[in-house]
Amino acid sequence: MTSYAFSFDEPPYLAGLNEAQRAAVVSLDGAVLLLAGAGTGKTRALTTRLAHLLWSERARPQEILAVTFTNKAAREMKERVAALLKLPSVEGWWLGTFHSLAARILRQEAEAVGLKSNFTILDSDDQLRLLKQVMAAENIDEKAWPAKVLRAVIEQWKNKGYTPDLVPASEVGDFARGRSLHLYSAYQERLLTLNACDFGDLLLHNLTLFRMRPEVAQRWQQRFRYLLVDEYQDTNVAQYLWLRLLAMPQNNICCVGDDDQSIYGWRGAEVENILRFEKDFPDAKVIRLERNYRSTAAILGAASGLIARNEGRLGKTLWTEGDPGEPVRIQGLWDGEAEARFVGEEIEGLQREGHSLGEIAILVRTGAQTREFEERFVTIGLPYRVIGGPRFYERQEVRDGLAYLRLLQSPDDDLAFERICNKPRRGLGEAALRALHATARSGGLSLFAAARQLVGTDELRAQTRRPLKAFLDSVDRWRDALAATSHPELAEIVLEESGYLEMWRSDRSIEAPGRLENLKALIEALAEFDTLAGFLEHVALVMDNLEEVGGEQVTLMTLHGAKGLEYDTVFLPGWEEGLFPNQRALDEQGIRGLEEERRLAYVGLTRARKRAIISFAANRRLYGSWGASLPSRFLDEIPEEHKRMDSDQGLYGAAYQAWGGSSFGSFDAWGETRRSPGMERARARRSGGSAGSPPVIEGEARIIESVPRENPRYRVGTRVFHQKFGYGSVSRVEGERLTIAFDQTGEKKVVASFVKPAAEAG
DNA sequence: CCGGGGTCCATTTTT
DNA sequence: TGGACCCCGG
Repeated sequence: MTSYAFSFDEPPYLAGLNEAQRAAVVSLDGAVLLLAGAGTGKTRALTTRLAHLLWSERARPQEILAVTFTNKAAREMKERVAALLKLPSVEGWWLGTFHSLAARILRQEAEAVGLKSNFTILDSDDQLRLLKQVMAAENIDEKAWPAKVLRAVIEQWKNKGYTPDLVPASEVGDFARGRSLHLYSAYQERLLTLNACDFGDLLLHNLTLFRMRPEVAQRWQQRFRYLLVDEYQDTNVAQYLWLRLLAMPQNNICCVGDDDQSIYGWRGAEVENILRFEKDFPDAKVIRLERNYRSTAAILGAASGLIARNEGRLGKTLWTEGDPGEPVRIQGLWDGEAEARFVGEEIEGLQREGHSLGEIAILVRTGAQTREFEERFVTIGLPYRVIGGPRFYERQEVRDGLAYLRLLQSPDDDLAFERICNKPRRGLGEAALRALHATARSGGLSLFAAARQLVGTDELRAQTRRPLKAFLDSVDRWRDALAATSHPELAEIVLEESGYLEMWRSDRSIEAPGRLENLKALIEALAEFDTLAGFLEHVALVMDNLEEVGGEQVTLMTLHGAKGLEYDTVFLPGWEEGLFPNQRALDEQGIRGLEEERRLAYVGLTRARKRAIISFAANRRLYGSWGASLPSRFLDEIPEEHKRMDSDQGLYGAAYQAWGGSSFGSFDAWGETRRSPGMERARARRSGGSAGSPPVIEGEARIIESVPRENPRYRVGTRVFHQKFGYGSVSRVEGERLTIAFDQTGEKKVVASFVKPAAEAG
């Protein structure tokens, strides 16, 4: 402790930090790379560092730029900094995601890149629609060259910091016979005309701005005296360039990251950014946080042994003084269904021992894997939630609602106009839209302006003109009301008077009630902002999914989604060659892909505090057809002393031996011999049979026998509603276990607590 | 304007 | 296997 600046009069907030963490907090000058392994108190070090900058009076809040990747991370950092500093909030500080910070800068400098300060931020859906228009204008067959592919191409370019004039010839593929670059230019022009940006542009325009206008760059460089960057291993080239430009010339930049947790290479992240740090910043100080406060020694040992197989790491050795813990369990099963059953039973066992379901997570490689677990959990009545799926603002109804609001804010927002001019149906079909486009193009007008012009002529037939006029009048009326009405109130009026809410109210589909809920949430969210413009910015950049009501539920999600989270118990199913490591990653990226998969495995394991249970299935149905699968090579790479293997019998017969079990040496002995006493007990409990017998296909019959045959609430024929499956009627009752014929999805077994009588569903 | 039926496809995801 | 998407018929 004597080696640091505060040895004599140490600020109280350094108490409780270990030596490396202190170094991370107090090394303020120049570039610092903080290599923070999983669970090493990274966030604490980071937030304390930020506080230290202020308390030591090295910087004022407005002089610090703190960057994260996700809104969630930004929110968490804001909360922790505020708590540490005992401030009610840190609103207005330069603490946010790359995109929100870049947008904030861009709003102030918009003119320099040909935008107006109130530019619209398009999401990927708008982007796609715009690209389709651009392609149509260039007569490119969307069948042969899907707009989505072009979107991906452009996104990659933007990730690398290429404006159209900077794309190297070598990077132009054969999309649309080499016309992709031209399309990119045309798209960018179109965006400027619309006064709009896509996500990539936020960074890209910043780069252009700083390159073309050194004096502007200098102003921002002087402003931000200290930079803090989280998850540095995830930065792409554009983000890297942006940071470097802003950090110059003092390079007071602290980047926090973990090369072993770089799992987003496929989306443009460059691990090289972190590997190269010391070359980029020659005087950089590298600090390693290696003491882990999260996991047991066994879990750390397993994860460390695994990740040690990767080449080209900066290298860290995680250690803990905590509990040695139990070895990581590895369970082999017959097929995916058996695996889901196994996990379900293990969870029920944990539950009986008093563990909270909120402390259990199942982390899968691909989203599709959740399905088997969901079906099983629905059957046994285990509460669960799936993290993932479309974000709040990506939902159709939310985007429609937003389009109405955008149209009020900026009448010339053609994408918004197009989206909702016929939603609900007003008789403004394709033909009407085509006429509008023609007029708009010839007159250089927005669609809204073109529409206004057209309703004054007899070019459109009355049948079209009438509803169009009514629509325009409504929009005008709402816009006039903007000044006098609070915006949440106005939003409600708009959605009501437009008939949009009614459209969903009269929709009988399963999703309709949820959509109305989302619209309600949208309006509520609106109330939290002073202005409509402020709200629209928030939605485009910041709005997350509504968090499902937490509590007593098991969490199901992808390994990617789990980064940054931790649970007492983590299940890691599907560790099979082809699935994990994923075949496609291997095919497309070779060793690079394999290493990223391995890092993903590392991330998965290190999410666990107390226990990690890996499983694999010998048979798995993929795309409808059955296939035999082999245990993942990663299983073999976990050191012997940190794993304990168990397997249902007969998973691999002669075929497997013949294939050459030797390359997975440790699996030779799989089967009967490696079972621990604990596993025998677990097995006996599960199968209800003798320890040595093959697994019985579930004691379903037993369970059914043990419960009453009637249910006071449900009888055969009762109409019920289920959150996931919608409406259906009960076809069989066995106490709490109902068989229900769902209108949409057919018969399923469901526990009664998962449904309610249709009459109560509204 | 809807839905039925055929076709094609099939990691990972943020902003 | 199942979903997303498109086309066509009523």
